Amino acid sequence: MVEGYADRFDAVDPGKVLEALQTMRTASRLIRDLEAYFARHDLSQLRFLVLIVIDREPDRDSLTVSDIADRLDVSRPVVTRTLQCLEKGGLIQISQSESDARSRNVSLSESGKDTLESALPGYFAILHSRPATETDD
Amino acid sequence: MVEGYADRFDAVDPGKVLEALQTMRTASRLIRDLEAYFARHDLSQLRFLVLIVIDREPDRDSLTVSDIADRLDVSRPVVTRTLQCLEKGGLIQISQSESDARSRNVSLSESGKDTLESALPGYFAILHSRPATETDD
DNA sequence: TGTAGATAGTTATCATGATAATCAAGAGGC
DNA sequence: GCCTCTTGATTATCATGATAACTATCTACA
Repeated sequence: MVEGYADRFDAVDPGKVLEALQTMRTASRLIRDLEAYFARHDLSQLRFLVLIVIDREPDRDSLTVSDIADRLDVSRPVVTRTLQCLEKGGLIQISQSESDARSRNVSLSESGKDTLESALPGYFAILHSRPATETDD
Repeated sequence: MVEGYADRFDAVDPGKVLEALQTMRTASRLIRDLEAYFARHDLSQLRFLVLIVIDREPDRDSLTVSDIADRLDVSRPVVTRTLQCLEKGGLIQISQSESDARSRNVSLSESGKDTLESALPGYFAILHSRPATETDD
């Protein structure tokens, strides 16, 4: 289908266009698979990634809301909402910063660490099984 | 960061995991660029793709709601909502099928064809400029 | 010291994907 | 012909991303 259009635009290389479309399709399937996997663990991709970045932070066992937003490249409101969900589920603990009354420290609870550990192997398995060059279903 | 975890799981090849993560990141940036581009044309990616699949359909100049949903692999309710938006904007025309009273035929208006033509070159340019192997910002 | 501006976080709202439930109409078996 | 099952489409609702606007607090500097 691409070629029908591409013929009309000199600068278009159908191969590159198809490659880009393929990338989007592969990624979309990866994301769908991951969301389905996380749903079975009472998680979502973002909730899982929040647990990861806190767990992986060197030298500290907590991060602020802004830290998390920066590391995951999502907006702060989304982080706020996600943290509310994780806190309700008992996976994280939130405490006031002592040095800055505006700031909050987010750390993993034992339950959060357990949940992360149990979800990790499957997460890697899914990433592992879907190379970028896959030619789709 | 991946390696710190990958060390603990025998079956994990960090290279493949990073490749998958890279695919998702590249795709996510492509999608962001495309949405920004379409927003400047008073479109969204899905609205644009709806125009494309109608335009590219061989032998017919209209598609049903289900046809569009199948070709674009999105749910029917999303197509319904998107068509309502496109119809309000005058880019498509919707008529009742003569053979099946449940079914509706969606075709492009002149304005829809013009909009599609004007958005196509930039669309290909963006796909063209983002190979799947890009190493990100 | 007190006021302006920057920063941390939240709330409100919107866009866009999904699924479940519903409605209307076609299709088949009896 | 009529009841049931399927199918096309829509509505209602939810999840998850975004931005804009707001509150509270901190920082700088006159």
